[in-house]
Amino acid sequence: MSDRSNPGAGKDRAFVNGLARGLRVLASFSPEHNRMSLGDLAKATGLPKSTIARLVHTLVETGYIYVCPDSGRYSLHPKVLTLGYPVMASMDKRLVALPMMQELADYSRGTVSLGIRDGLSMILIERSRDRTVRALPLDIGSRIPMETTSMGHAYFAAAGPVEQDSILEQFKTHDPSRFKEVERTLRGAEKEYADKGYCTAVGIWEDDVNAVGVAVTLSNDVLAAFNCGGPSSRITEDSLPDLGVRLADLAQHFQTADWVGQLPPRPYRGVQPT
Amino acid sequence: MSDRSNPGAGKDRAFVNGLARGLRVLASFSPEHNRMSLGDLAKATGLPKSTIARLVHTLVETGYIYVCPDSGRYSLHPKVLTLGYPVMASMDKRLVALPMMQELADYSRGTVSLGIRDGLSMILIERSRDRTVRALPLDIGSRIPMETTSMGHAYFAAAGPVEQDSILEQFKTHDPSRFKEVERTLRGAEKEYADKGYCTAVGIWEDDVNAVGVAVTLSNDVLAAFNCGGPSSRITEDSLPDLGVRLADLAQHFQTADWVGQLPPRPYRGVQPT
DNA sequence: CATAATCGTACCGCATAGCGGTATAGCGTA
DNA sequence: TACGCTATACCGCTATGCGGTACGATTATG
Repeated sequence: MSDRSNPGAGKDRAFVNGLARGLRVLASFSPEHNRMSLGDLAKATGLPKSTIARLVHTLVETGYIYVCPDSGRYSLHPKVLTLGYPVMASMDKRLVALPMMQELADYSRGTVSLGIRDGLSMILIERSRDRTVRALPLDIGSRIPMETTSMGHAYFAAAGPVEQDSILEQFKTHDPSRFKEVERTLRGAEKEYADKGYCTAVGIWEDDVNAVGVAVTLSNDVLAAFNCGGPSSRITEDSLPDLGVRLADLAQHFQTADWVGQLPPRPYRGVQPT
Repeated sequence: MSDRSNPGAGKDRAFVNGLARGLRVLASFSPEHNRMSLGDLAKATGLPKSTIARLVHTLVETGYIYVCPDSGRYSLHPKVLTLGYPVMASMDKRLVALPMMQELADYSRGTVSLGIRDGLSMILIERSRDRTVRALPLDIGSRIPMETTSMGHAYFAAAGPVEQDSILEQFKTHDPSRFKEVERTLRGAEKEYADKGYCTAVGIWEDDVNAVGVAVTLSNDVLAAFNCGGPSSRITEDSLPDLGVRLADLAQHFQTADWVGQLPPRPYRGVQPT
């Protein structure tokens, strides 16, 4: 039968099914399902139980999954974090933005984040939160939708026409029913960005959340976007213009910051897995 | 032949070679080798070129690797960050430590980090740096050795006897020649920790780096350790006792901080990969 | 300008590695 | 006791991943 259980073509001689499926197992963990049994994983991935058993066995052997001592269930091992490390390091310029982000977070009493695009969503790669608030910011690695967030809007607005077209194309194929509305929204965001230099999002992602967004370019020519926002009780709609220009300011300072663009003198003293 | 090219047994019916090899490809990227050709990857992993081509093809299809538009080489896609997100989220209590970490980083004019163990090294899961310094802290997901860092020492000291034995056992099999020395070092660290409540490391990891370390327990009964350190020009040896007690204080405050232990009211609004 | 060393892609026969059905054994619960 | 849930074991089949080797296109080297 050779179903790759993947959207797309049928048979691809060069497609290693076991690898793709194993990655699907890893990706099927989520914050609310971080401890799963083989059955859970089978359900989550749609793969037969025996296949799951084999894949999980392999992932345990390689150390990316471990068995919880108490519950006996399977969980992601922190080792998976090391896979992402080179990505973080390749975008190390974002670290020079951290102090500025923290400053703005304190000033606005909200959260300031930085994210890049993956598909139709934004992935957070850095965040600072106000010191007084107890609420947790979305963590590094989490996804937020592009079409309903100020960060996503700013990103889209700053993207080149070819990327914009590609994004819209993806939206069209992904959710045709909402496409018209999404396109209108994003084009509107583009205009707003051109006019004011930032995008605002008032309760469109979640009812009581207001935010502004501004795009920047990371060192290696990757486009990214900041946002600054929080619950409407702290980030009022009236304050958005002020925060918008401040965030745009931050972005420009970050953009023009002199940056050697290389790792610190101390080289990466990486250690072998074990 | 069926060599898994992995340490360990020969044939394991339930071991999916393709998956393990694909993960090895992902893991072979590093900060200084973040753009690799098929040949580079073949060299790095020791796998034949055609095998690499297949694995990379699969990883590109699944979106974990992309081809750099300019160089045409392969690079990790930020999407790999999302694999680690559930891990971060499961240790969300560390976020309440962030303000305290920042405060101590500012006070000490150094860097404060939090890490957990993987094998014989520590993986950083959070860091704060002093706002004035230009040097970059080690980033989230990076590894530092256990036997030569204050963080590792504190972790070892706070680990239970069974875990300690397991660690030492691993050291013995991994590098027998250094085992005696390492054991002595770690046992000494244990004693120091019992005496003072923190571990110090004066230029043992790198010549001009001083640091102190203290262990804590994260929400889900995972052991972790803070460190606070920096170049000797900023973190003098004389200041270590002061920083040690302050870090121990931080750890205790963090430890006893009331923590609902649940995600914020806003649930994880995860988005599908595409 | 030619040589050499890459690069990535393609082909292809082979054997086996991975597949997925089903069956079993161990817990804890209803 | 019977059930639901674990994970594990077994096993025949063939599709599947394997790794040679070869090719055309680039880029670097002499």
